[in-house]
Amino acid sequence: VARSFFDRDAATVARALLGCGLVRRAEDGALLGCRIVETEAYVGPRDRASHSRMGRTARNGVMFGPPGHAYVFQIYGLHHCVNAVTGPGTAPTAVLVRAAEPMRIGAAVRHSTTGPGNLCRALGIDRALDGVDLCDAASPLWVTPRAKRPRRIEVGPRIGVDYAGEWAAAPLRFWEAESPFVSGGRRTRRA
DNA sequence: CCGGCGATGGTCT
DNA sequence: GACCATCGCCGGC
Repeated sequence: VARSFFDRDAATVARALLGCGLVRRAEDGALLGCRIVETEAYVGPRDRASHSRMGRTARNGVMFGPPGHAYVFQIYGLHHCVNAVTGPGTAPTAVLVRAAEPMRIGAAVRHSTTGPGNLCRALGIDRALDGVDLCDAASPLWVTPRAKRPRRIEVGPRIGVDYAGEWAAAPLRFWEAESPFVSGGRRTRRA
């Protein structure tokens, strides 16, 4: 998608990303693709849940750069999370991609794509991809336009940010209502 | 079905 | 030295 897609506030982009494709080209050229079904917006330094709340550091540097790039970090020593840097301009905002449904683009996706850590494992995303341009189909990771529009979008509080006080309750998590790939806490079993 | 907890290491104070 | 935008196992009910 165009850079202007990402050059909007994080909550707007978080909604707009639902239904978009996330495509990974591995080093051997193989393609893996999925369709985004769950996101979270991190809306700037005043947002006590955002990594930009303590200003620019070595880790979060790309959040302070132009929109449309990937911000990838490692968490709990084991897992990675991918974000799309958003706007307006170089405002340190981003959207965490929390879940996706596999799409048959190239090779079959082999692992779970539910939850940010699982999604990164399934697509082979790690800190080596921090800063890559999501607007360029020549990148190792990029975003493609919606093929299928989400039928219904639901909104709720973000996950795993209980330390953030009132910001923990802010309605900044977005997901496709009917998707079985959404992470959102424990799921009641369904057919 | 549900809550608790350990793994595991980079990052920041 | 504490914290952490997670995950999946385990045990209790």
